[in-house]
Amino acid sequence: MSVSESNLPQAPIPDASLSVQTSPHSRAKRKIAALMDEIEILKQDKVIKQRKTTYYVSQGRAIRRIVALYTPIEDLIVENDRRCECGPSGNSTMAQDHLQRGYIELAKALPWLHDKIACLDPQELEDMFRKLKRGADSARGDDTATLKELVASWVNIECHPTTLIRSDDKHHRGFVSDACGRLLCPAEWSWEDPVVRAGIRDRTIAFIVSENSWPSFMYENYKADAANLEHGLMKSKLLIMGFKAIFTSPSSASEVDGE
DNA sequence: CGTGTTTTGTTTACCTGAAT
DNA sequence: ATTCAGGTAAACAAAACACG
Repeated sequence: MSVSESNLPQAPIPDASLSVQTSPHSRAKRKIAALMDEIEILKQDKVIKQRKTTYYVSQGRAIRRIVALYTPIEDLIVENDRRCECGPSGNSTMAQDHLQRGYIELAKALPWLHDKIACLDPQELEDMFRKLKRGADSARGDDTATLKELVASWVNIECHPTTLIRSDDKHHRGFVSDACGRLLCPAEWSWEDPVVRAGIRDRTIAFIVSENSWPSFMYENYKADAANLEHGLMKSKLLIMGFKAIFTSPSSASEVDGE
């Protein structure tokens, strides 16, 4: 740093005998003290700066968990504005109702947001949304990353697959794996049936897996009652473990036992 | 033997930066 | 846009320690 260089004794000193000698040790000590102070000041500046830029990011983290998994935040605001314009009598589609519920949750989660929208100018608002979104998406990324490892180990323990699932590699999962396939198989089909299994793996028209059916892993004991498809739904151990891993903590998931 | 205190270790949330 | 590796700090619990 410049401090150390400028304080170094220069070669052409007019009269060296006039300077009062201090011990190198005490000089070094003072220099260290000065540098320490400097570090403190720099640290404080940095913290303050970071807090400002980080505030919205950290506030945004919860959004994907408790408001909406994918919907852009702006869309929620826009829908709320639309409602205000049209009034409560204005009719709306199911999708719009869905957005509005999202907005209400968002307002609950971030109570300060409403005022901010009113008082910030468009430039600042855009900046705020960008940060909220960054926090929201990176939190989701963290969740999927931890779940990627955890789910693999859970399935290994729960289902004892013949070839264990690697926790660091998502290849060889899904329908190619027998254990995963059984869990992912739509509830109304039987994974035991070789025709079903082959049909799903080959993506035969009759066995296209879609979002219209619940996978087996969402049911209690991973088995659905064909006569009553709602029985035991959402009661599976894996599902609860996943929930706890995200909403309480990763390690709390191991305590799940018929909750 | 308690009983406070320090050290050490673990877990978790959060951030950064880079690759894809 | 998503995924990934890595790293930091806070919070907490457990272990080790000194001391009357």
